[in-house]
Amino acid sequence: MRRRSLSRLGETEMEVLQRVWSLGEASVADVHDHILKARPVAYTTVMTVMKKLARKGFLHCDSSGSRYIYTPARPPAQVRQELVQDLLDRVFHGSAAALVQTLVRGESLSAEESAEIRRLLADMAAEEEERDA
Amino acid sequence: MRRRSLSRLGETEMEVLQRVWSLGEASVADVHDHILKARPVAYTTVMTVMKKLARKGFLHCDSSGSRYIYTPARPPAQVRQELVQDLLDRVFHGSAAALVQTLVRGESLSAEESAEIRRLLADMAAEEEERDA
DNA sequence: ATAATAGTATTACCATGATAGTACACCTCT
DNA sequence: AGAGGTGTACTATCATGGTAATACTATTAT
Repeated sequence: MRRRSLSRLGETEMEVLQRVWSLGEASVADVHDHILKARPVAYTTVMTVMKKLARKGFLHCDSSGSRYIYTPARPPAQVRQELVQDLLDRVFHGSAAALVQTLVRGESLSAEESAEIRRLLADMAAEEEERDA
Repeated sequence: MRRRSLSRLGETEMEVLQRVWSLGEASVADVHDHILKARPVAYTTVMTVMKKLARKGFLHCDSSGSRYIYTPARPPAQVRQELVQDLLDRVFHGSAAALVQTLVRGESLSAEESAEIRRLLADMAAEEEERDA
C-alpha cells in the first residue's frame, strides 16, 4: 500500500483547506460562503470535504457548540513546506535550484516579485554570513 | 466537467514521464526496467500508464516498428513550468516570493544550492538591468 | 408546543489513478 | 510449420477525490 504523498490532496480539498487557514477557524457555512463567491458548490459537498480533511489530520473539528467549528490541525507553513518538498522530489529530482530556475523563467513573475525574491535571498545570504562569522 | 490541472498527474504517471524524459525515448520495457530498480511494478502496469500519458498528450507513441517507442510529446520544461504554476496558484495564491520563501526556509536546502539559487537570481537581475538600460 | 430553519449523517454515483491478469499477435528459431 | 518468447490489447479491481441528494436532528421563532 502506497503512502500517498501530500500532493494527493485534491483541488477542492486544497481550496477548502486554504479557506480555513485564512479564516483561522470556520464552520462549514463559512467555507461554503467563501467558495460560493468563486464557483457554485453544494453545501454538503463542502461538508464532506471538510470531514475528509479532518479524518486525514489536516483539520481539527470541535463539536462542542451548536455547530461544528473546524480549525487547522497542522501549521499551514508545515503543510506548504511538505507540498513544496513533494513537487521538488517528484518533478525536479530534489533540486531546489532547478525549481527556482523554472519559476523565474516563467512569464508569471512580476518585476516586484522577482525583486522581492532577490531581497529574500539576499537576506538569507546575509544571515548565512553572520552565522559563518 | 472539471478541467483537471496538471497536478492531477499521479505519482506513477509522473515517475514514468520522468523516465521517458531522461531517456529521451523509451519502450515500455525500458521504463519498466528503470522503475524496477526502485520498486516492484508489473510490466503491464507501466504499459497502461504510458498509454494513458499518450492519451493525455504527454507522450507520443510511434508504433511503426516492431515495438512501440514513446517520446515526449511536449517539452519537459513546459510541463514543469505548468506544474510549478499549478502549485503556485493552489498553495501560494500565486505568490512566487512566498514559494521561494517556503523553499529556503526548509531544511532541505544545501549551502551549494542556496548559493546556486542566489547566483541564478543575480544573473536574472543583471539581465533585467541590461534591459532597463 | 409546533413549525421552520440550520446543521449533520448517511449514502451514493462518477471519474480517474494504481495495479495487474489474461488473452492474443507477431517474430524467430529449429 | 510449430514452439517459445516478446510485446500489445482488453479488461478488471480497488482507492480516492468531487459532487451531491436525502434524511435526520437540533435550535429557534411564534
